[in-house]
Amino acid sequence: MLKTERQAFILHNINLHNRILSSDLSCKINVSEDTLRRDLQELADCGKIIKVHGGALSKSFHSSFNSASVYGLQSKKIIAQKAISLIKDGMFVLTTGGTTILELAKALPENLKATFITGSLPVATEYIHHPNIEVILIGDRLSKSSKITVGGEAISKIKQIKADLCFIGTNAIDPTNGLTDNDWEVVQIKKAIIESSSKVISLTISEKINTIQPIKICDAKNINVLITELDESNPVFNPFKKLGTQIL
Amino acid sequence: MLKTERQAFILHNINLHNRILSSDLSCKINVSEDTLRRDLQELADCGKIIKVHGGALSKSFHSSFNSASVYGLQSKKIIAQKAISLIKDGMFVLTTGGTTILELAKALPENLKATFITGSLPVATEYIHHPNIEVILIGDRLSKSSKITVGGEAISKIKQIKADLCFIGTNAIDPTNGLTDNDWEVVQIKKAIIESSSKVISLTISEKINTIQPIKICDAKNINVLITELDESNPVFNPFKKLGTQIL
DNA sequence: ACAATAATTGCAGCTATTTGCAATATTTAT
DNA sequence: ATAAATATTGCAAATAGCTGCAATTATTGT
Repeated sequence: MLKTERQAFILHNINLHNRILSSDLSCKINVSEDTLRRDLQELADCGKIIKVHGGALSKSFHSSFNSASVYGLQSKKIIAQKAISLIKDGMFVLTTGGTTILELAKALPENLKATFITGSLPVATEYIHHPNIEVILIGDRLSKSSKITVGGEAISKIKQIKADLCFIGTNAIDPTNGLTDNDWEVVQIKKAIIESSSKVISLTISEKINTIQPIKICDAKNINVLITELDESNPVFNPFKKLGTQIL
Repeated sequence: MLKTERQAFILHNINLHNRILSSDLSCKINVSEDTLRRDLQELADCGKIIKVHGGALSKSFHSSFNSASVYGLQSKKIIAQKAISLIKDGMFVLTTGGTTILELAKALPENLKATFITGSLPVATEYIHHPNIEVILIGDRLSKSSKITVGGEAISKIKQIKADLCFIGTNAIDPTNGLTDNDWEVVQIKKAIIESSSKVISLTISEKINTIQPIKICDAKNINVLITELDESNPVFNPFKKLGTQIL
């Protein structure tokens, strides 16, 4: 086998499986591991693959994890656009915190006239920049990890509100376990927000679907609309559709 | 599984749920906790995550934003240092908003353990970065111009507090007209803050001394301490000293 | 075609990295 | 204070990578 065709074969294999182990390769092709390592080195020097200890990875693999500062930013922008379609002028909207909600805040159209209520510091900071949006901040103790206000005061204020919509930034969602999270205080706030809203909308990137966290927020059937970056027809949504949740 | 793949998986998981426990990880991937700790350490060394005892946190939640050019920044830093000398461990401190207060927030020493209460979004955002400071956010309608919460709810919450100190970011101060400002709603908040504090400290760059704005907050004699970037012996302070105000 | 040259390949010995384990220290929670 | 959980450190086994060298194979000029 010629050097060039061998390298083409290697490249093909790496792109197919996103990765290769030096040891696996030497089984498939009948050359010494030294040669393979030299091949991988050359391919890496050309920038066609990423060489790592023990094998090599395809370029797409690495770029997908290295890129944005906020994970899944592109997905979150798609989600934000879908969510915006649900907001009408004059509505009262309750929102939690989190990067997905932050993207929603950034994407709000200039001409939208609505009242947004939140306890999230970064999200409120974003709302400020929108000229026609009225912002109500929920006060109480500030949780440093989640950057939202938490505590009894915050919950009692939320319960005084009856909002048209609420957008819940989701940490984990599963058809049988419902919405779950890992911060007790944040869960209390999310529960209050859900109770105070006529319509509950969960925003999440698809990877968080069918994942579970320790603390329960609500059942899946309490979620009126589930928004992800995927198409509505994706089979992953079937269990949710059975529970009456609308998919966007 | 290759080391690189494993680290990508870990990074992915942290970014997905904003945090991870070393013990949880070792269940998901079949390697020893030692290896995982070393992975987390490496990722932390690259600055991709934040390593903490027991696991790691996503970096996206801790990125601080860089401050734009603020007028009179150097003066405000001097003022902040003077103001810090008044804060003792365990104190309850009420603060308004404004760039001077923001500098104070940035300059707070790491080891200070105190409770800060504010309705200012940028200031609260800054407090979040300090590990030992408890932050209470005053909720209500957000004023877009001043970026603080204003309104009856906010005022009634402030009046429930009895703070040891309050720091007032000052817009205009004059011995005969006292503290004055130009935003009616902000004035109401400042009044409430002053009433709820045992000691009133006014922070201002010297340019604002002997200037007047349309709406009155309080008399000069109600100000216990006046802090500027100037030396205490400066003659401009003489009228204030006569009223019993301490100069720093 | 054929010799000279250059490139490729495998091997052996060596070094470097990775990983798990155990002993010890530190941190956290009670 | 004390116990449990988590970190750190040093160490050894296993694996991977590197270097020089010799044998083999391809390429080139005439």
